[in-house]
Amino acid sequence: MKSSNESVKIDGIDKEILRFLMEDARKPVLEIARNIGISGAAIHQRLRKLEASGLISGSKFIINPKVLGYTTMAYIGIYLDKAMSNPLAVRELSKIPEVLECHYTTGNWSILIKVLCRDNEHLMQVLNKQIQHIEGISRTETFISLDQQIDRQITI
Amino acid sequence: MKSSNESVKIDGIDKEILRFLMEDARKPVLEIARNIGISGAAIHQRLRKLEASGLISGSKFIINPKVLGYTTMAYIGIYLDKAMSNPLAVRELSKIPEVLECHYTTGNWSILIKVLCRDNEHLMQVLNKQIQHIEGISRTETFISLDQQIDRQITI
DNA sequence: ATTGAAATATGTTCGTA
DNA sequence: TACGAACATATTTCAAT
Repeated sequence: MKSSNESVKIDGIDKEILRFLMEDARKPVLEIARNIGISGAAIHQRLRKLEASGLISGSKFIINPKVLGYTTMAYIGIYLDKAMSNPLAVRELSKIPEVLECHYTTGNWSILIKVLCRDNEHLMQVLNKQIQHIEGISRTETFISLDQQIDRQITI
Repeated sequence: MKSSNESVKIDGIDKEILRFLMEDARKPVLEIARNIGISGAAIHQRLRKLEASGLISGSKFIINPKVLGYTTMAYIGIYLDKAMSNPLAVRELSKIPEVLECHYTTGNWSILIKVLCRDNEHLMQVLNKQIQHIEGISRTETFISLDQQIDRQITI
């Protein structure tokens, strides 16, 4: 994989291929080939190159958590005690399956996390019985996402 | 798709299938079949059912933005003027490709967005020349993600 | 719900341009 | 880099259980 200060060069055909697959990872290569007018073998070869460059980091099925009854998403800003080693807190947070993201951040908080819960009561349980119990976590600020309006990847 | 207060029932085999495909959307169904010991046709049928239930909302290739030189991720809390209609602000925000997520939130802000930029200077440009120019946006608070430690989907 | 088999479509490799 | 042909796999459908 390329280092972060050395951008990979991709041309228009690479972009077309990527745009198709970012929309639908299971779109057949041959279908893409017919769409953009080059052979399947050529696309295959380009994909191998793109994978080798590290630009493609994999593919995922996307699950709709609402269908499983998970309807409450929230961001939580976390203040850590000065004495607390951040990696330890992160390790504890990663054991909580409701925690989907965790960022070290500039600004007020040490850490910003995203959590996904079934409902507000479940969120309260996760906060009071799990997150607040982690050593070094003193105070938290919770922002419930009432509605997510935009959710996308980088524009290629 | 099921309504949000009526959870879909999935059994252990569904979970196994989903776990494989959430890891790698292009994993062949037949390979999964060999792994969990049922026929490909059975998995095919279960996947059709899961899609019909709305639990699977699609699949995506995951792009590593760092390889394209996008290394600065930030969350921005946005205060909107009372007079401002939120949907208008969201429509303007969605025109900015650097804005990857947008949530209506409880708490201090009206809106919380996630942006991805090449570097701090690019972030500053997006803030000062695009976001701050949107009508109704009075003040913003920026939290730069120094490092993302957790990034995952719901645990099935 | 699951199976195996048949038909169709796709993935993959390779020699050549 | 791209191509087409050849081969290996996978997807999809279906009758039967």
